[in-house]
Amino acid sequence: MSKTSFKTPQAIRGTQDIFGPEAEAFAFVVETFERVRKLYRFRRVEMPVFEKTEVFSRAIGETTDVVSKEMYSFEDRGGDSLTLRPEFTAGIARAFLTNGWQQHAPLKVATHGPLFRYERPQKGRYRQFHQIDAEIIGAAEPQADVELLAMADQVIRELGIEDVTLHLNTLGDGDSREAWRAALIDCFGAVKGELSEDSQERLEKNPLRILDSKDPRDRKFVGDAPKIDAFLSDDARAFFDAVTSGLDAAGVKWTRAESLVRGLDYYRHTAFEFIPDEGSAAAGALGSQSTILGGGRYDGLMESLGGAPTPAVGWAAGIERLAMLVGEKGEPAIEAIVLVEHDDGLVAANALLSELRAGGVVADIMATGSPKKRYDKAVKQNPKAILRVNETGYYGMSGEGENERLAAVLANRK
RNA sequence: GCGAUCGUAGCUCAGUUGGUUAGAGCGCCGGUUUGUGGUACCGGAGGUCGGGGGUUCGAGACCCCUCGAUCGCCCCA
Repeated sequence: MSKTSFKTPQAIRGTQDIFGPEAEAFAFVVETFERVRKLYRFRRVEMPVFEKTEVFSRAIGETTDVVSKEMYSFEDRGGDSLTLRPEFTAGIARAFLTNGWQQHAPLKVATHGPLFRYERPQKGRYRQFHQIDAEIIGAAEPQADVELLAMADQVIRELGIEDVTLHLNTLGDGDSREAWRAALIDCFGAVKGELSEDSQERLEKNPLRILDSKDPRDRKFVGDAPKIDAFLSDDARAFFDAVTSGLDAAGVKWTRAESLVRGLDYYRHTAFEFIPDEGSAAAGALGSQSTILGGGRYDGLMESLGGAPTPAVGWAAGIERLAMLVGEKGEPAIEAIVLVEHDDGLVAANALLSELRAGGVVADIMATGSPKKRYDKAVKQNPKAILRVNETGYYGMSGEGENERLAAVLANRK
């Protein structure tokens, strides 16, 4: 490789090149999700990575941070404003409306892939990040919430992640939520001067957010703030009760989190996050980006996209964050290495290698470098068997790793 | 967008209050030894010390800017 006069371009900030054990952990998360979603009969969908900007600005809300300062938006060559998806839900809702997926309602769908948000990267937070996502669209019953949460719980358990708890709250229906919001503005507005600067701003933009502020100046008022329960309509309360009793019946452990709210405008009723328990290994591994799965009911979303009122619930989970918690996932063990001890045996070695792989044996070949050191290099990969090939062809095996597939291939050699 | 820490070989890191040709381990390549074997030893390649300015007789070390990483805030998965 000769030196060139220009510098190699760097990767984009906040993107990752995932390799080795981390890539295996990532794949493990996706594979587990795929397996579980089939058990629950969620159908696979593939969505575009970009949409018209208004899909997100209308669905998520113009005033949210996601829309106002975190989207990757650009004008395409035709002059349309497009945006790299910052989340899945808005695009899936758009697809539901534009493809006539109403005919499939209630529709259970699942997907996964990259999302983009212009944020400051830190632990568990990237500009291109990846989520697994599940949605139930066109189902108004609390049973849908229960099923969705049971699936989330099973995904996390099958990933082997422990000490994570479902934090559950209700935001009530539209009227409940508005009344609560007004009461919170009254409550916090009275002590505005004593709140943190951030919360003084939140008071106007998103007063619910003050409830989960970490600032001690805010925390002392949060305990006495009005609770959503006081504003719930009878229907909303009955809905939440049905969700919680359904979770109990499904064996999903949960805890009530009265100050849990959602940042995006479209949420109603059920809101939830799976969060590592304080002091647990998982909490330590994640740092401050502690939510590993979050979601809720978004009955108002379809209307914001110009569709008929359509109830829906969904969640998404960050694959990177989950992958940090699943532990080391080694790459698959190598079963056989074909060791070419003499270069004249290369053809025979390649024939053997093909037969091994066709026979389902995880195999590789060692044929380069100093002939005397090939064996050392092969041994370092810790294969179960080393198949020795010299100029006369295959002549013997070292190691104890013979298994049925390997034996069958050797027995059937041409 | 705000704050803090950091940026030396492919990787993990040394580098003393600024002072001759910038080092180690691992990895890589080659050799000797061994010879059904992950041994030991020897040698080699590989760095304009993230980039750009500045201070100085002299900067990897000090100052400024910039890019990036990490950890918080914010936000969120």
